Amino acid sequence: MNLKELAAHLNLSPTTVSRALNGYPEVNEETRKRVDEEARRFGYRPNTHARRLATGRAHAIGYVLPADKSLMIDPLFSDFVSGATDVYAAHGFDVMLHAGGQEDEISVYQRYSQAGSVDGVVLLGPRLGDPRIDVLNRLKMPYVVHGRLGALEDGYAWLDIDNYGAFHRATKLLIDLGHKRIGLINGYEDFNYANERRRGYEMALNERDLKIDPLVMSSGMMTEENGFQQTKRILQLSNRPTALILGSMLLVAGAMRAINEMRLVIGHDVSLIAHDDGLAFLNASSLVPSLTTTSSSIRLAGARVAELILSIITDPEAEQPHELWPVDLIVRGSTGPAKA
Amino acid sequence: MNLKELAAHLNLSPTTVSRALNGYPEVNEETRKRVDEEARRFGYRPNTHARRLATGRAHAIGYVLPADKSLMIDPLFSDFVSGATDVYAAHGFDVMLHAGGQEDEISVYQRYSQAGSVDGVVLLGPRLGDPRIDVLNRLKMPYVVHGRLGALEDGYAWLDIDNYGAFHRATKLLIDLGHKRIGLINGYEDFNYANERRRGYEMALNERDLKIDPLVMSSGMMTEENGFQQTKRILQLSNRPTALILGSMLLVAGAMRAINEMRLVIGHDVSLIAHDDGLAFLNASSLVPSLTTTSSSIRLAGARVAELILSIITDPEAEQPHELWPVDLIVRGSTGPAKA
DNA sequence: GCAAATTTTCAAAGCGCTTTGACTGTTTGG
DNA sequence: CCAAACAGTCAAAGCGCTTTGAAAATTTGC
Repeated sequence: MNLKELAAHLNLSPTTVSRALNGYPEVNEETRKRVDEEARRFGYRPNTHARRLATGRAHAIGYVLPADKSLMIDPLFSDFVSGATDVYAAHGFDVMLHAGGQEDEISVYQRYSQAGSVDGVVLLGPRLGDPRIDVLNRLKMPYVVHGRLGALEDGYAWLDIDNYGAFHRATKLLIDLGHKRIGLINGYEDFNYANERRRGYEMALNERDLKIDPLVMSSGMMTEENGFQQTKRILQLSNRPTALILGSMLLVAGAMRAINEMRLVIGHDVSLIAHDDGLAFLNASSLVPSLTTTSSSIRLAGARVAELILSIITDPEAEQPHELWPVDLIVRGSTGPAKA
Repeated sequence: MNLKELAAHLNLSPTTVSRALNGYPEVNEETRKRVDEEARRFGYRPNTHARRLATGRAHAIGYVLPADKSLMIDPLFSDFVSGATDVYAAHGFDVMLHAGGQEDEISVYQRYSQAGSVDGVVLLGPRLGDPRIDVLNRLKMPYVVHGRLGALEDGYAWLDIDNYGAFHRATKLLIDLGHKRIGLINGYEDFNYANERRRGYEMALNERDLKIDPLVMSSGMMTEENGFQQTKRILQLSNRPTALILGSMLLVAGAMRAINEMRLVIGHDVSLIAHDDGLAFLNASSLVPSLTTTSSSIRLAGARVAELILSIITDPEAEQPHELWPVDLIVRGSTGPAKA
């Protein structure tokens, strides 16, 4: 059933029916009620493409699947976007998903723009000096960045968590517990979030006159395997750290395996703090000992980013939103005083 | 730039330009070349919505994010769909993503259908007697199921891996190694794949006259925590199994933690086999000992399912594809002879 | 009671593309 | 050499909706 048929059935013109359905004021309240009712009865839905063609709005937001160099999909992605889908659904928006291999991502945006297939995009995993920004600006494509572009905070809309502050606090907590040598197992540091985390960690060390030692630091993939390898490497150093800070729960899984294998005791021989994005399949509080974490829900972030991009599209003149979310430091059982 | 402008610039009619671009035969080869060239030069892209309205084809496939009862997103989803996006991109198709909480999923399909926003859907995580099938049939919406609906194999298109055979072989391998008491830590068994796996496991036990003991079996969430809990529970039984079969790598992560905590040795005190979907962040071969697995790439499955749904849409009269993929059993270090 | 203002409805144009059917010019076959 | 076939191009209609500008119906004000 289409608009014309519905209109014919109601003995009204398509114009009136369209207006009634879309809530325009210039239609009799009684007529509107009649239209609404019959539309519901027939299960009428306006054809998406016709509406999009007529209005020029795509009612869709584009996402590009973030894959790193090795084509590993970011395991956070599905949670991030799942938070968003409800928001979009409530506003009648669709989510369009595309493959991206960085370079490629740029051409996706160009296609989006020329074909008018989306009203805006969400940019994930920004790097230092990310080239995608220029492209989006040039195309005048509305976007929201999840994260930030290095020190740059103006000129674009973003939502980020306070990665710097989180790792700064985590490091200070460990120092306060008497740890003098603290390892860092980080994500790829050309990702801005990982870079921020390292800076927070280094700043805390600096503030307490502890030296920064590249030997106890690493920057790499967020996999169980890498967590295992790096933990093992760092804990086998002659002058080994008494605490470790890790960038994700997956790294923790590997780290715990390494620590068990070395017959060390978490919270005693080695303290552990990790960042927890709130993924359901790997729960920090149920570990033994339970894990001290810097926590922030990736899902909530996804939902909020969705709201932001919608607001930008609705009102392009409004000020660009910048949201920096504080990160909770949740102290649990994996952190203890440094052994003498 | 739109078609009319491009046509004007070329001194041709929109008709001819459209035909040239879409590869219709009734256009002079020289003209076509000229059109192609100028189109490229101007970066012309046909407006998606106009094309969709004119052709009646959405050029999009719908996916609904699979969330289980507890709203946990299936961690396999992003890999599954990432395999597909390249296939779609190559055919000019888009992926539309929607939120689903089972019940809700049905109304998503109805909206898809009435609004014509997709040409087909991929149905994930089918359960025994899944109600979504009836809905899709009624709506005459083309679809491919990833998995199967219980014993039902006809009347719909599907691609599945041989879950039954995989766990049957895995169990037999363990039995051949002398294990007489083998535990099973499975996913939710109202998911068909988990149900099949249990059947394969039970059949192997039956064939060798070993008894099936519900005490050493479990059906639940595929989380690290649940893997830990169930492993601990099962290995603490007075008559404890000497081997464990697990439904996913995440369960393995928890299982290894439990086994370490109990100071047992994998491959010696307890043998382990798990199903590995090929997720990059949790690698079976790099574990210590390396893990014996039933392996099948979720990513390849995603890509193939994409090809199937496209073929169905292109030729609805063709026979419904049914593909049952064999599963590799890769013997590594986590399986050893049963202790006497 | 009638002109003016207001409310409600409608016809028609347009969004940018595809596709049908017709038209022109060129080959082909007997 | 002319009718028939073919190749190449185009004008116009149509996809299903929104929106503009105008018309019809109703209400208001004096």
